[in-house]
Amino acid sequence: MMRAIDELQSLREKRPYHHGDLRAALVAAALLLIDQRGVKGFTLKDAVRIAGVSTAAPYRHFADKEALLRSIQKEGFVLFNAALADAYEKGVTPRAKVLELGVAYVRFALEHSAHFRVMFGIGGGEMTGPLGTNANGFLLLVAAVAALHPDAPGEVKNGLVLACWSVVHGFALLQMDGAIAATVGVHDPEEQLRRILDLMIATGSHES
Amino acid sequence: MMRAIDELQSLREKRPYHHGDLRAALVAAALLLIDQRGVKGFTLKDAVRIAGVSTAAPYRHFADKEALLRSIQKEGFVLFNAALADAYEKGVTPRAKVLELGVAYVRFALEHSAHFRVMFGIGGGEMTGPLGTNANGFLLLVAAVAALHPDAPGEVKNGLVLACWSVVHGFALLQMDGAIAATVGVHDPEEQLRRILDLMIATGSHES
DNA sequence: CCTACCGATCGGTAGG
DNA sequence: CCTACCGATCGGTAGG
Repeated sequence: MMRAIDELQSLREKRPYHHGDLRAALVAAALLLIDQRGVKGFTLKDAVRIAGVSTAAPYRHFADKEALLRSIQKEGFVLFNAALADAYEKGVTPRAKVLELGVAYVRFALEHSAHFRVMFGIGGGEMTGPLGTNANGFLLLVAAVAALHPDAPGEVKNGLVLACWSVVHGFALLQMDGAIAATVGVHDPEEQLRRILDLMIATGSHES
Repeated sequence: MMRAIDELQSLREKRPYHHGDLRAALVAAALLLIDQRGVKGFTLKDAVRIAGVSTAAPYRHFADKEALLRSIQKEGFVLFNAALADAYEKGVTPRAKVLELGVAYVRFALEHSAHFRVMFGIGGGEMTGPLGTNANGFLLLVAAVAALHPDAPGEVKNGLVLACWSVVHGFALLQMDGAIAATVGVHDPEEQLRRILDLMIATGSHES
């Protein structure tokens, strides 16, 4: 009797997980599963199976399944905003800034597709205030476009922001779904994207 | 004993469904549910609940759940291709054709979002050969772009097709998710889209 | 097209 | 962090 209790006590005082960090392991497992089966296809039971723990284990680190997803969403926005901030600084001219932002957007979507899916509620998600306070990256695009066309009216600038956002978003999703490869033969996606964005920026305001 | 059997017989010979067509009712219910909860969130049990029939009823019309979804996908492509064909004819000049195709694309996605989700596997779907033989509408865009720039090299034309496709796809999805309304204030989405597409077409080939 | 079920799976909890 | 479960739900089937 004493021995069993002592064993539990000592286990509790050791590392919280035999791999070092169950929380991180569960997040990693979730990202893997979401990548394979989408947000709605992701299951807590599958995650614990991968992590090699019991079904009750996740509740030590997350209130419930949604809490895990919210954690991933939050983490995603941190990574996303950081990537866009880097891109913004990388571009010297306003034009280059817009270009780099677009490339970074697509690259993030493809490299962190699970995060991206959770962030944008794609995969049957919910979009829990996705672009409310987390839209720092979005503001960078607004700034870059404003610097590109300082004299253009707000409407035109808004239009160009929306245009850029739409292309990169659509481009990323079509590529994630494999739709592009299945129809148009693309050799170098990033080069292709750069050309498209360049084409958009080139004209600037053309109407009034 | 006899009476019960006779009743079953007569029921079998009457209409297959008290509303007239269970198959259509199930499809309608499915579309409603997919609109609300996404493709993966859609449940056969919910559909029969809405249609007011038993859980076994759907299997008179569909082999299984996936068959229902495939049916919706197929129906969606028929509607989609018809809408794009109309748009293509509506536009007089090549430029107008591209414009109308884009507008029709987005309008379809917003008005038939459930069909659209199933077609493109959005919502955690699978993308069961979505653009293989069903891509008639896509070919119209290729034709319109080719007519716009008859002398441009294939690469450039490919790029413009991809650019147009990306914008309309991204624009539609951002709007479906409510992302646009949440950030950029858009008064008239369709007018906005027309401007964006016009901007893309305007430049044509700018490189080499 | 219905009743009555199955087998499987899921999120979550009790108690240790 | 585990064992042992619950309650609920799902896709699907037998038999009529």
